[in-house]
Amino acid sequence: MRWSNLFVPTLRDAPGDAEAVSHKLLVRGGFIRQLHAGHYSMLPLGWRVHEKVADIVRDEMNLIGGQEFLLPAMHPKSLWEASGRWQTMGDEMFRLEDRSGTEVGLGMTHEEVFASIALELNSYKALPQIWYQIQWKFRDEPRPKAGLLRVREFAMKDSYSLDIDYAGLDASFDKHHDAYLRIFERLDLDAMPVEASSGAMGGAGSIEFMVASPSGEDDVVRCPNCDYRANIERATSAIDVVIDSSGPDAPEKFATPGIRTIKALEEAGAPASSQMKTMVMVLDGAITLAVVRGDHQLNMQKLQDITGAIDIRPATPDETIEHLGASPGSLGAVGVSADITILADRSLQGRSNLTTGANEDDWHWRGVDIERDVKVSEWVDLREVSAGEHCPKCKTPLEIVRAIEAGHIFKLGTKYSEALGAHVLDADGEKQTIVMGSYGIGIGRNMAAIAETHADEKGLVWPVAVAPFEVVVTVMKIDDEATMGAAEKIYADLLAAGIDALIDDRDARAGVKFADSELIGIPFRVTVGPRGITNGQVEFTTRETMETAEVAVGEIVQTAITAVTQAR
RNA sequence: CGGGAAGUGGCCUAGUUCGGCUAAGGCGCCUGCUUUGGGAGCAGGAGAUCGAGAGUUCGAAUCUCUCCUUCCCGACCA
Repeated sequence: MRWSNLFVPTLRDAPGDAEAVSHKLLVRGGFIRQLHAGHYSMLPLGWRVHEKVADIVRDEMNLIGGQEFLLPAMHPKSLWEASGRWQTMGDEMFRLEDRSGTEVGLGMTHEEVFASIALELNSYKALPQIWYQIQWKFRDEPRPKAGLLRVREFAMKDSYSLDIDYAGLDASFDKHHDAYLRIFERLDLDAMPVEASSGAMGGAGSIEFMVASPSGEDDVVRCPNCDYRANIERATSAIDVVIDSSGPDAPEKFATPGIRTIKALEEAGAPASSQMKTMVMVLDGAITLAVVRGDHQLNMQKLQDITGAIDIRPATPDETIEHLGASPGSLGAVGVSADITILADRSLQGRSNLTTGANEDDWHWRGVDIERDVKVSEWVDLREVSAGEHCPKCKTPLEIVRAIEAGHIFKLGTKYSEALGAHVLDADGEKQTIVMGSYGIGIGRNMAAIAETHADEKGLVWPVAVAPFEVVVTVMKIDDEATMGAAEKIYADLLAAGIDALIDDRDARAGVKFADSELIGIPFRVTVGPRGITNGQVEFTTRETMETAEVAVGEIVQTAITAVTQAR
């Protein structure tokens, strides 16, 4: 490709509203342009990177026996009604009507469609299968952000495993796990597999692949000593046992005028770790109390996962007063109506002599023995891990890092195959519901994650495997015949050797060419100028280190080929 | 959806507080000359319904109202 013919609108300044490194650099480098919130145009450079990422994913999927499909992006309402997700997906699904008034939805993922195709499988002999596609997904995200990191329209590789039983699912899941690790290695992403919540997908278990980055949207709990890693939505920790001093035989009500916070109550003499914090939640319309220790934080996702609730929100002040009789700040779970479910965090199990709100403004209880005085419906893990708490495996203090979700794999089970009636006959002639897994990687998001983690003050530093071009031949003086002739020959030889080369034949100043090539992050640069050519020399610069070596014209092609092939 | 910020040539900004000449500057773009190994210099030039609509006023980028859009935090989210 000749730069003089290539559309690369580089910018000296990033748009004012860009914050994330990848967003700024992908826009400045002429890779992407925003059309509107959450929708980006891929410019030629961006599309090259995107497709190189996609090809790596495709390659690894094929290596585990995946078969590539391409399914429609627009789906009939009936299909999503069959799985129940027409209802449960809520506002996140784009929905529209065709001219005849038939309702359709834009696919957010393709479990239903693949399951419907799986109806044509009849025998266990056909299993297992791994089916995948790289297709555009549409999600009406409430808040698109950070350039390509969170968008409403994006290409995703989604694959689905079809097995006769759960042992088969485990094997397919492990294949994907390994394939994903290889993909991230080839993308030069340091992705941590972590235990994750399965959210709206349902299913028996899931693993997220997380890339640490300040632009990420998830928190990952990580042990610096052992291999423990978990999404904060799933993470647990070991905490010090609190020994309670003996309390009274029955709770005592005491006046706490004006005290509305844990902190204020602590100043009044009740340590936060000896308080019960009562959160009034509404789960699918039902009032539920979530009780955690005063110094702990409730994790809503844990609550949702445990209860399986679809709609979950804090109660409004009016609802709180209606059901508990007091305002937030004086709430407690002692003596509440028996029809209210009380979920308590396990860290409170066995605790006594606790302080909590009395459901009467300005009054609290002390001396509460939780097992004696509170009708706990279920002991569960509700609390959010904090940094510095101890690793559940090795007791080392934990750290929490922001991370980008680069991939997510699920053991789905039979939710979709059951709903759509996808089953096969086993060796005994018995009907078996197909056991499914689903596995996703967002292509554009991975591209952004790479940009996020491969940049310096000059711009992007793409890994060779996904760089828009592998080598740029920078011509210092295009009207110097010897220089241009030598550059053209090097360029042609590189192309002939299968190197993805670009020749910067623009009539521009050296500084502009250098700055542009560094901004767009081409891994290697061959600089050809009259100064060196008269001595038979060119320069070879490695973007990552910015080290430059003088190389004889006769050797430069081999030098570049070696560098590229080693890094691929 | 709650909170905050912002919309001025392709990009970055000034101007808005306290209304007043033809809306200013930098980058980029076009032409010419010079320059030619790190985003050049000089000269000339094109390019803006100041997010949209309504209103107040002799006069609106500036004040008022409504709407739209975008960004950030939270909620939400495979």
